[in-house]
Amino acid sequence: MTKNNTLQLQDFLPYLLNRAAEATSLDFQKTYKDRYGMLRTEWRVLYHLGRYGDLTAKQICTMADLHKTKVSRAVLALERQRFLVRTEVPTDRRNELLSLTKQGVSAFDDLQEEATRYHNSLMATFTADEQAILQKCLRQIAKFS
Amino acid sequence: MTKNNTLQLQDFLPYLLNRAAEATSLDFQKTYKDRYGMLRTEWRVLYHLGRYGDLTAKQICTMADLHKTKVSRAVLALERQRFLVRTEVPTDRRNELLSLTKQGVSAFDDLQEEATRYHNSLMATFTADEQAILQKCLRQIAKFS
DNA sequence: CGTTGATAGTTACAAATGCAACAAATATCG
DNA sequence: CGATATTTGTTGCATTTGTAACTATCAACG
Repeated sequence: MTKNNTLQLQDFLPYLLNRAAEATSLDFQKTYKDRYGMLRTEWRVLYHLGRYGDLTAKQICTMADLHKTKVSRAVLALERQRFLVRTEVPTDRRNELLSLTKQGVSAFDDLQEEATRYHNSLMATFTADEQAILQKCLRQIAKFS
Repeated sequence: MTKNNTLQLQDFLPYLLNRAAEATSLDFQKTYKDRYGMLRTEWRVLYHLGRYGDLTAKQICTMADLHKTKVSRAVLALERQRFLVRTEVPTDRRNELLSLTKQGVSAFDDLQEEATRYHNSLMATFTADEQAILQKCLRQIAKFS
């Protein structure tokens, strides 16, 4: 029987997080999708290469916590669209070093600027205290740091 | 060129939210998946019926912000597993009223209890102030109320 | 009534994902 | 060296999702 003192779905943290994540993802997705035809994983891979320089697929997997098949397919897509190139690592030919092309860097710069703008616009609706607490809580839940 | 005062991905709100949402979803997913073989959408639909009583698919779409095809398929799956039944509404035969079976209610009770437990265990790591702010911020971002 | 339009729900097809098997290169250790 | 195990990355297949088209019922209005 349904009790009355039950958890409201709107308070249930996984649900709240999912809805909030979906809402922001859909907003920002428009930017990379419309401008560059990218999917979310592709944008994440592009981001890592733009932010941290040349990486192997494996490194991106670890840093972004993405499965290797997802990364593999994202890299293929980005390569086809000329956003990155691969170069063999002579000392270990299992790895391929991934580097952004000029076009990739330019897309990264553009998207990052947009991301910052969007992030700031979301954050602007909160006080400084709220911002700090929100970030702290989310990082903890996401098991960062 | 990559600037230095750039946004850290770990601070980027959509990314943080996604990672946090994924982490909690994966945790809780185990419960409804292992115990009842449910998918996330099925759990959401079950939840709405358990929490709010009999509803039509359309009502669930609106309340849960789910697309009608997702709901349609979740209802089919829940019906096959005998968690709910449909009854035609005589005054408008386009709608079908969905009601949980005894088995559905029992799954709901069980899962809700587990959800509450999980929610509380997550929240327990935060102070009361942090909890309140976290919820407030997430609701706002999720465009709730 | 009867035509047109809206609504509830399903289905079909394409795209995206997850998982397991696979190939190729390297590491280990007798 | 040579057999076995590990690591990197890709591919194939089944599942899940999104979009659009479809069916069936009802509403509106002449």
